[in-house]
Amino acid sequence: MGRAPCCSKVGLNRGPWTPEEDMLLTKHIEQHGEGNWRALPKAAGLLRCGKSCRLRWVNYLRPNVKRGNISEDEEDLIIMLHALLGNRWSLIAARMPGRTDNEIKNYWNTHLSKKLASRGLDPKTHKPLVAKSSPNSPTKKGDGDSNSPSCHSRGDDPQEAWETTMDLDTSSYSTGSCEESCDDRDRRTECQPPKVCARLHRKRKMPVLGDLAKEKSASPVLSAGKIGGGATESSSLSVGQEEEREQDLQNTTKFNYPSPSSVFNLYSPSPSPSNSHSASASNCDSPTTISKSNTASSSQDLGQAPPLVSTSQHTVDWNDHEQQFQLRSQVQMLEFIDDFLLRKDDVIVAGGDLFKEDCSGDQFWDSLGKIELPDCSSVCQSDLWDGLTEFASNSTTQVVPSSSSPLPVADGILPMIIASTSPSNSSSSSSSLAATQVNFLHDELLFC
DNA sequence: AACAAGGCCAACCGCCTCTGA
DNA sequence: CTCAGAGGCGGTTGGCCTTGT
Repeated sequence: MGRAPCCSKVGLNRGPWTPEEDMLLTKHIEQHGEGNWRALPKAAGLLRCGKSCRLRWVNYLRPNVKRGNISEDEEDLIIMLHALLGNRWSLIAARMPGRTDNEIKNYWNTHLSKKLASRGLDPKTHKPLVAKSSPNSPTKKGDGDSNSPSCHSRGDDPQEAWETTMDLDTSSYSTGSCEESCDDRDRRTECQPPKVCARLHRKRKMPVLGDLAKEKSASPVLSAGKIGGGATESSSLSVGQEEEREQDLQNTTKFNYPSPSSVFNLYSPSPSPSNSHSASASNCDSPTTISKSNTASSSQDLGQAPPLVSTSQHTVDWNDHEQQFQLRSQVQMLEFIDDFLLRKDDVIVAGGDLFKEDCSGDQFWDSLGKIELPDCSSVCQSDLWDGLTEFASNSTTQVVPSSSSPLPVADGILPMIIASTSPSNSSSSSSSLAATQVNFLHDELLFC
């Protein structure tokens, strides 16, 4: 706390960037790449703070940055992702190729929050504005407004966030009841907060997958606390909490997402001429080995999640609660795998026992030989499959569907084997098979 | 035409986590 | 284990632009 600014402000330019500065920065990064922002200004001959350079590059100068003209589909996606993720603009931006967190944040604050308000929804909570007087609404001591569940300060206890979201009344999101689907035990469990394998957090404290999943599953309205906020695990709820949770689970399934097309089409990158593999891969009945395309992944260069695609063949009746629920699961699954791919280092840590090479990041993924995904017959799995396929198309990875998992497939568990075989062209000297099993047990994501 | 008010958005600020020494 | 640096994030600011009077 109270740390000095990243650089002395004395003698540094501030305010809008000039074309000359832009040119210097772009030229320097083109020659030397990103990174070492503190040293960059001096090296590039800029009288700017390193952070300022980074921001200018990330938000404006970086290639492939789309500016303006946010479509209605993108608006829908932002709204949905905001409902899922809260004010985590960077996470939202990571799922919208070409868009920056700053732009999305600005767009939200200037357009979408008003749009939601005009629909009678609280932009922070996505709750109906008139529902405040509901007996179930959070009327904790003092002003409830400033303690809106979705805007608690960063670093709050996730458990508290979870408990807070319990109170949300999302019933008016529903166009109808879905109690039948909620009565289904398996489905209901999907809404429950996940347990997280502690092993994942051996190195990083960030309970990334778990908390994100917990928050996602807790409610369509997410707390806006930072991911790496605090304690990782506590699945022991009091009786009252259990009841509240049960209520929330039911409410959760009533949430209406934007139309599938608007959501999932946007997961895919803009139509690329040579992306035909995704369509074929979506057909799980005809397992196909996806060839390595080995195209440079610009999205990874940008630090974004590999864009996920979905099957355009899926026709989902938006008024069908059953399908809505599946879609919700899809979103969660996609989020899971998305985050899984994003947290490459975590995977290495989690699989440290298995992957013995002292390599990290891209090296690890370069060494991935193939991904096996058994039984991708359901909608959720096939979208998961598509995500993996898309990922594979941007890396030197083969994706091979397999109906014969070497691991037991229990009811409700979708095991995914991420097997690492060192390809011949890898710098890794290891040729041993390293495998990490990722079990999707409802909302539980376990690295075993 | 002039001014005020509000909107928009690039840039800044402060805090956080991660990482390596 | 501690500490400091680096990078990253979300909230906020302030100047420019547009619209209304």
